[in-house]
Amino acid sequence: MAAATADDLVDQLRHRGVRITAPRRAVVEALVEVGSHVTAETLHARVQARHPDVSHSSIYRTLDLLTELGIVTHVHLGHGPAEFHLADDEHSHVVCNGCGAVLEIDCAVTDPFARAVDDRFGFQLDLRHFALTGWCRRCRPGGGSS
Amino acid sequence: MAAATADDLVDQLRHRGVRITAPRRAVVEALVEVGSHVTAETLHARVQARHPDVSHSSIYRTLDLLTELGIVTHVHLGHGPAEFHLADDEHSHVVCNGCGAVLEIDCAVTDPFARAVDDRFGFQLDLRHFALTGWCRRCRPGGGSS
DNA sequence: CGCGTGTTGAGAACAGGTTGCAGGTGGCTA
DNA sequence: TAGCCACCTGCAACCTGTTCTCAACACGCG
Repeated sequence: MAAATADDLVDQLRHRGVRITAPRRAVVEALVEVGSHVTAETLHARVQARHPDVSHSSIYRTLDLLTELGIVTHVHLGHGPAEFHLADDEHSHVVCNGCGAVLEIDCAVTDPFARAVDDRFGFQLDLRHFALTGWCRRCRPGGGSS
Repeated sequence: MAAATADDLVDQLRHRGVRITAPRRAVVEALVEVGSHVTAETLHARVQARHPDVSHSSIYRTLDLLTELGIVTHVHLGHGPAEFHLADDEHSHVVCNGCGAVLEIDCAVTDPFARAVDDRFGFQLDLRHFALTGWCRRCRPGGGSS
């Protein structure tokens, strides 16, 4: 687990030939601060709190850049907007259709399934990019029967 | 496998107290015709081929109604728009991030995984509403290593 | 410090989807 | 068969999330 600081990441960017600008630094800092997934909008708000001039297109462009470099990934949690997070955190997400609760599940749980699909269909699942959906204990219909 | 005809479905609607109108009938007919999943836009095009006056809001409203009645469900295949299909066809979808190919996989394959998640987290997965994504044999990166 | 190129901000464009409204129509009733 | 009214429709405006355009700006090499 890397748990890189914002400075580490900015250094890494610089060494890879990426020009360091205020918006980019701000986005990286905000991502490190939140630690888990955020929407572009939330990230924008956080960045603007300190850098009011940063536009939302810069947020998207920077996230795009960081994604290309493998530093950031995004996940789609159900119907809402995409959520971005640092790429050093490898797990799948499960979202409750009822209350919206998000459960993070480890690859250990999903791996056997992914392997089964690979064996049977030659298809390599990526269960991290799209959340799985369903019903949590409290919201599930019926309560277990049905 | 029901394989209901459009007339069957329209009758079913009428008996459930739903007013039968030209747009509604047209949507049901188009859904039965295509047999598999379609986007709202494609459905709109098909319906308009015979009923040029039907607006896209009627398509969405009718799909919404049919969804509420359990006759139609929709599935999100990756980043694109939602795809609708008759609800009598219960399987999960797997979409290739590379070529967009869609694989339909049977519940038999997904059930053990769903059960594992339920046992461990008390979370009842619904793997039919959102497609799983990944890489098909041809598009997978590397080819099996990595 | 000066310059060139990559980056930025502002806002418009875009895509998918939803909603409000005024007028039209299905199907019950007589 | 005609009349009525609640429900349904078409239209167009709206909304959200994301991408694009373009002139102005600023990073960082020399």
